Amino acid sequence: MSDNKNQDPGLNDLGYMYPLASVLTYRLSKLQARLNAQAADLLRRYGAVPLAHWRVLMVLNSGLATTQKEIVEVAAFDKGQVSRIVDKLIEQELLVSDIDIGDKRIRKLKLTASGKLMIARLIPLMQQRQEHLVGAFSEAEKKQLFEFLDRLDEVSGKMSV
Amino acid sequence: MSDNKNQDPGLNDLGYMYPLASVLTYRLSKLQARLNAQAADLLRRYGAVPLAHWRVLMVLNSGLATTQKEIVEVAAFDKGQVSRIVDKLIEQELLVSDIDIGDKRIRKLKLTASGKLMIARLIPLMQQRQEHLVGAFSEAEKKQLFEFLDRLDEVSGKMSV
DNA sequence: GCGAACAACTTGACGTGTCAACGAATAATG
DNA sequence: CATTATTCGTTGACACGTCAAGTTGTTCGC
Repeated sequence: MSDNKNQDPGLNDLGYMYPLASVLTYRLSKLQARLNAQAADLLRRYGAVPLAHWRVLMVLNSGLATTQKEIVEVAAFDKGQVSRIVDKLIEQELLVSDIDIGDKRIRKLKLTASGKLMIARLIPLMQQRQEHLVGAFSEAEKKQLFEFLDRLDEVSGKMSV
Repeated sequence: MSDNKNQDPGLNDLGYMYPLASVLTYRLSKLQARLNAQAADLLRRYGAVPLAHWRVLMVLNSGLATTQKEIVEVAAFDKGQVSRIVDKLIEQELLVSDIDIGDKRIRKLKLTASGKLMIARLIPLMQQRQEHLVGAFSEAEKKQLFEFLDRLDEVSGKMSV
């Protein structure tokens, strides 16, 4: 690689452009990948579960959900994925399920003692990580960042095209 | 360990918290999912290729890469994934490859006429989309947003934990 | 009741992404 | 040169994510 004639426009998701890195969707995609890898790495090194499994456990541990439907609603996960993840968590005995008394379609989910233990061990680490991440921002900047994300959420819906 | 000290704050990737939506990694994850879905939808509706395939085509079309190695470097994709995607693009005749004269390990990649045509048809749409996305921000805000992303990139590396 | 509509969950198919082991070819070293 | 190290690419294995069709159970209207 010789030189840079910076006349060489990069391309992106949407047309001609300058450096690939300046395209928003590309940037977000890479950032996301790095953040997931960081979290997954932490979970792996401490002998825990895959990231998606961890997320399901967190939602259950929060008390915001006790059924698959609620997990899907609260966390906006795919119901198929949740179904499969719950199965595996039950196999690993991190979770138990009972058929609901009033409605036999519903599985009431509960963390087992060993599930709670594993979570308790990992939470401090994950907390540290979150602080590490948002530590790069002042309160005002954090507010601004989340406001930007809100705005992107709005324009990330269906396009009229 | 049975008793949970806190009643029921939400939880996240890293500890106790309020609404799930306030956790940065969670927010980014959802946003990313929506943006990918939006792009994939656009590509699907206009009869084109899966998103990851499109990204590879864009890199080739940009002239920033003519081999798999270069695609991997320029776009930070996984080389295994690139290998498989290139195979499929060749099957669909959007791409052709020749073994390099000086180095028989290298496949020189080139868009076919129909590959170029497909790209030409879609680029205006994708451009429109990018404008739709960044249109939500003023120049100053855009700058600020990208600066925030840079900062997150920095803290998304290995943690000392 | 009974049948149609609906709801909770399951399953299959496919695409995306990462990691590690591998083969073939080339480059570097003694 | 011949051995060793590296590099480009392939492949297998697995996790993640989405979509749609299918099962079983519940509810609603008649």
